[in-house]
Amino acid sequence: MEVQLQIKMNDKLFLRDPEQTELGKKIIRHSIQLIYKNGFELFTFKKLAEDIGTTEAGIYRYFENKHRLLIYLTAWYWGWLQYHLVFNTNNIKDPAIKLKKVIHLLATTVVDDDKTIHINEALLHRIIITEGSKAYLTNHVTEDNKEQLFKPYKDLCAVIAEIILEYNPKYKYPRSLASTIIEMAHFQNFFMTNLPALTDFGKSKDELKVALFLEDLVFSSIRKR
Amino acid sequence: MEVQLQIKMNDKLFLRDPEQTELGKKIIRHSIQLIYKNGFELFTFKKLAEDIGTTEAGIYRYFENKHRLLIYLTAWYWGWLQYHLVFNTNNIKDPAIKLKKVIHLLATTVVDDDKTIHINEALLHRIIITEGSKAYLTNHVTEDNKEQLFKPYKDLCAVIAEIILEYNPKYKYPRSLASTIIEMAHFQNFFMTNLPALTDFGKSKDELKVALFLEDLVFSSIRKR
DNA sequence: TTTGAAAGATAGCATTACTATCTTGCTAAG
DNA sequence: CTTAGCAAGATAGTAATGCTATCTTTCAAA
Repeated sequence: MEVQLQIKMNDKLFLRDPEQTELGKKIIRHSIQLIYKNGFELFTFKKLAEDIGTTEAGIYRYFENKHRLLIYLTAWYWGWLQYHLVFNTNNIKDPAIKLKKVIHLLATTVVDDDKTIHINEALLHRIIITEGSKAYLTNHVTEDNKEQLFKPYKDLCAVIAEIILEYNPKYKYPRSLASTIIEMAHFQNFFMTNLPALTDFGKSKDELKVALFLEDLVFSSIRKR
Repeated sequence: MEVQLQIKMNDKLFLRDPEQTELGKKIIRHSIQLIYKNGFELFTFKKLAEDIGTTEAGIYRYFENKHRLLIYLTAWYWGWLQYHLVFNTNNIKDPAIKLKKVIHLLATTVVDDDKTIHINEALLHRIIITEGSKAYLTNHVTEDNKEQLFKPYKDLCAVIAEIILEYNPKYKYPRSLASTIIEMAHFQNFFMTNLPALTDFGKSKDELKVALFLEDLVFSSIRKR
């Protein structure tokens, strides 16, 4: 049986839903490749249009600007990750095991998911590591937030915070710890690859070590005393 | 007695040393104000030149481009912070007290330092919170790193890692924990202000709470078991 | 008195970030 | 079968951005 996975997206994220048309899906697929290759700063709608074989105006019919497209990609990623997280921790009773799953899911390489043919999750994961925080590190974050553009991120954070509270209902900082896990899963990975002096995994470049660091950090914080 | 503080900067960071001339110092002072006001994306050398009352070409004589200027500002900030850190923890024997000082220095509001008349440290601190990570989250991070542009950040991280090891020589992740403290001191502050659902300090918006969270996180991780 | 560096003045250019308009091609309702 | 309507291709244009170049003035040290 073939299963197709669709992440429900906030329609403020786009002008026209890219999931609904061929051109839309091409925009998503090729933007992931181009941002991965050149970085977000050098990525333009013009280059994207040339890459796809359409025109700049064509892209603008789907996304207001390249920053909105970045927010779309990150929102999609967090939605997709939460789906996997809930799927993978379903039926698990022990919150400790759940938390470990969460950490590994966040910290280790993503493999491309055949259920979404137009999105290469492995590439998208690398993009989120390098470009993800640029989605909200802006002066217009408050307005963007009012439009609920960061809801998938906040939802994911809330799910993780819930698991933390399951483990230790008295822990005082469940949400801050959850956002710390998410951010550090990515930053430590980026540092390990690009600025190894900021980590303890420089030589091995082993993602599992990032996960072990986070496990140590999290479980020593939330253990009942 | 009047003391003037000069942070020694890597000369790859600029084309002409901004500390050496009036125009240079104006560039630094006004760029901090403009980036603070508009955010880094909307900040341009043209606007900066108008603000100062000089020309675009004038700015380009000091900095290759706006990204280099951002790296300069972050490098300056980390250098300045390390100076304060070493100054404040000097003569303190107990590594636990030292670490607490470090966390508070990183997490709480900076007050403008009269020893550097052309730099408003309080504003610069806000800039580093919002824009700081954009200095290295690029596709050319490796080349920039080869030019040692991030040395002040790495040095600061090393100093903190040393204190962690003083406290517990057996702790396995001193550098990753140090970079986690630095990043989270800023991110939790940004989240608290702009995306409060990602933290546990939403209502109070109290920087001290970020520091307490980090203390809890750090000391439960590194305590000897 | 000269000479050299800093900086002001002006111009120019390729690219970026959009917006507008017009046409074509497809599809689905009447 | 015909036509209305929308997606998308084609083309053009514009203000701003991110530079580079050149020429002139100012000012201070040799």
